[in-house]
Amino acid sequence: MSQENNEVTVGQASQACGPAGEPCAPGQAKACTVREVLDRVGGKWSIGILVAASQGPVRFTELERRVEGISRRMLTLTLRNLERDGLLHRTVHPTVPPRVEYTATPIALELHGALVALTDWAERHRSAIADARATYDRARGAAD
Amino acid sequence: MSQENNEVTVGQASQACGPAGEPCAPGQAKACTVREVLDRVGGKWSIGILVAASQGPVRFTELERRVEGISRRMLTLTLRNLERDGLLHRTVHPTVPPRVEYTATPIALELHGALVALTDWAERHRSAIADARATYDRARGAAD
DNA sequence: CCGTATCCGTAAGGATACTG
DNA sequence: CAGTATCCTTACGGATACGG
Repeated sequence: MSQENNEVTVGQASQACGPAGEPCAPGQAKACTVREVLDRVGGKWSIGILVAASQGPVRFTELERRVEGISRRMLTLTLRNLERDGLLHRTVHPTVPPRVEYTATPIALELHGALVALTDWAERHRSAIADARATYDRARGAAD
Repeated sequence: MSQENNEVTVGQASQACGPAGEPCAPGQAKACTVREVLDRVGGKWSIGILVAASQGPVRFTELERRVEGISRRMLTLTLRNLERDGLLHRTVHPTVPPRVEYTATPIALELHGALVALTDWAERHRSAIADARATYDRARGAAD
């Protein structure tokens, strides 16, 4: 396969922000920047992989087991994107049974740190959100 | 339209986590929780709307202008989901020209706080990531 | 063991037209 | 002004089979 057409590069939905500039409407700059991150690691599996790799080098098959639910295809795809963005480092050991290890880069480790803020938020308001949802759904569902 | 079939509720791709529990593999609990958040506000427009609404009550048309690029359809859809999750409050003023205002709830304001950690991360590593991308693409693009 | 290629379903999102 | 409804395109992601 050539590189002329890469079907699904997993996370490249960004189009409002330039590659390294901020052509966003004033007041939207922050939202725009956050979107950049989400377009990168907002995929279904990126975070799971990042978390696993943040605890030390992991092998392909190990990730397949640890992330659990991920398909080979998505694992490879997400891995490539993470590597491409410099969040993971890929080391190939040319042994008889191939051995590939993925390691989180310092950048990825910092991201992991930033994610705990999100986790914390989710933990705190998890029930409140579920409650709001239930209330909303009941109101709209029963009223008709 | 009844509510029997809601075509696209914008963000409900989560399936690995229970509604309020954590049936995740050990070591993945954190990733799972973060996914919950992203499944909620990971949409293309959620953050932009949230940021705009976090600075005070906004009207529908004003959002349409401020978010810029969003379609009427997606604005409505995202608004509904945000309201459903208790992140926005919708106030209808029964005036002659209808006037609807959206206000960020305290929960949303807290999220906004958590997002700055992400923004900060993105700002710091923006160029490094772009660089990594370019390097990766050149290596794979030229070698073939 | 570590991937790739192909096929296919679903769902997010855009364009456009119409309405209370 | 503040939405809805309908159509359509694309991107995400799953299943499966094959290859170094």
